[in-house]
Amino acid sequence: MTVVTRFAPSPTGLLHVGGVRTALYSWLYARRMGGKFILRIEDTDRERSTDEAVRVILDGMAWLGLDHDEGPYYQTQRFDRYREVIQRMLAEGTAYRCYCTKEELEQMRKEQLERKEKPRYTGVWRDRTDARPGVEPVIRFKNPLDGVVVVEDVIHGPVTFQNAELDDLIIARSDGTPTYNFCVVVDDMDMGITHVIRGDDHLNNTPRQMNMLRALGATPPVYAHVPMILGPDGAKLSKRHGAVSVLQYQEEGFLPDALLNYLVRLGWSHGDQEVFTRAEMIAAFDIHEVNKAASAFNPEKLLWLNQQHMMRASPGELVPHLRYQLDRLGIACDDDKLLEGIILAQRERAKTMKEMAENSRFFFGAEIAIDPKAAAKHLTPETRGSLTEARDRLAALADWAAPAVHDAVNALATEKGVGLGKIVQPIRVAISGGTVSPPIDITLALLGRERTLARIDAALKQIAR
RNA sequence: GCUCCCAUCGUCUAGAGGCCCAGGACAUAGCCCUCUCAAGGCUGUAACACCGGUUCGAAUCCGGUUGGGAGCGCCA
Repeated sequence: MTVVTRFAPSPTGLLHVGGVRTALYSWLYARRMGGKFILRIEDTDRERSTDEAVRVILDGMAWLGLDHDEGPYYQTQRFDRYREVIQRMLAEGTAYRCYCTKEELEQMRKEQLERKEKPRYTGVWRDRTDARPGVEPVIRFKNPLDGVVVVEDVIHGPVTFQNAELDDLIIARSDGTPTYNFCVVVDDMDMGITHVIRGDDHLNNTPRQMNMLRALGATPPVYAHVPMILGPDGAKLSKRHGAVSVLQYQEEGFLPDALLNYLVRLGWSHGDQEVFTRAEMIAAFDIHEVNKAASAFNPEKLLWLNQQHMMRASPGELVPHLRYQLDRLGIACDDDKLLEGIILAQRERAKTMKEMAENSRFFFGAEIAIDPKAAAKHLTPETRGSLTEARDRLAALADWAAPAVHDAVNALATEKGVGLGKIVQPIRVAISGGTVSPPIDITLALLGRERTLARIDAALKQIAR
């Protein structure tokens, strides 16, 4: 039997890292097993579903490279099918009409709560066949009254529920539209889902879904309920930290592989390995090894991993990412070779591609703004002499490349009997505007002769004033 | 309230009865390297929630306590 998994988000909120991780686990398992991965949008709640949320799901999955083999399916396009199944269940007696009003149900709940009971539908219409004029009925599933249903969960092991704890849930509203738990059941059945991998907030829904599946003559799939992701403070994930749209991670300069790598390690491990390529993840991941406990989202480790991926990727792979970030800063550059050089020079001093772009602004444009504090320290009458000398030696270089620059500044420092820093820092401030940059030889090589000399001249002029 | 789930360093985790006075990673502190900042290397601080059992022996098995979480909608 080939494995079929699915990711079934509802577009009522923006796709965040919690959703992405369950998507990742489903995707990884399908890829690992050579199976199929289906994307399904659970948009039956038309009130709260938004086009924006659907867009984030589609764009986010595409950005992450979590490609689906089927879909996206939309539940709102399958209403005819749901109606058909409901008619069948009514005919077979596994579902029935309930004419209770919302007010009556509300009252029932209130009284049960007062008696410190678990609020649930008592089943008053379960065996009635009459109707109540003036009330549009809902359709309820006829859940077994006794016995148990055991969820053989891949992550949690067997979890037993008493049928007596379960009430008859509504599968169609009084306006005829089907509800979530029912649609999931029909879809999972119709789409041949073999493994349902989802958040463990759904564990409590599972026995009902299994009962419905069995009532329809289907065999329940294998379930894997993965733990939730908490915020850095250990509390529920909120907008404050990780519960932002996945696309925001793109804007912040994270690499898709790094985010995926971070997420796969949250709740799962493979020996002492921390850094995984996509291929390594697919080869090593096993849903059976996922932990049971919730885990807190740690932005610092994500940052570290992102840099690890930046340092391990080939520069060419990162060019589009750097270009995207430069674009956002209003800098256009079509020189791939230059961008690759910048990536090589900058990647061990930036945690994100956004940070890399920001740190690299001085490579572009004619003029730069010099940080007053840096100038006060390094562009002074005292450094003026050596800076002038350095300028002249650089100007005289026949070959404008890192080794030549390196030799020139080293020679000057040796001759003057000073540390290299004394020569290099003024140059660095002059050409970058600040005290921090990649090694000076590499930086100047990338910057080019014209810009370097022009900026040093400008700095010298500033000292003169 | 009821039902279900969960519990190792601050965080992510290793650990499936002796290999553990608990290992790795992030973070953090110190040192080294060094033209700045990083990256890198080395060293350190730091955890089995608690109480009972079972056993020659428990982080590992069992029970309870405590603490977290989820569900209990004509939401998904």
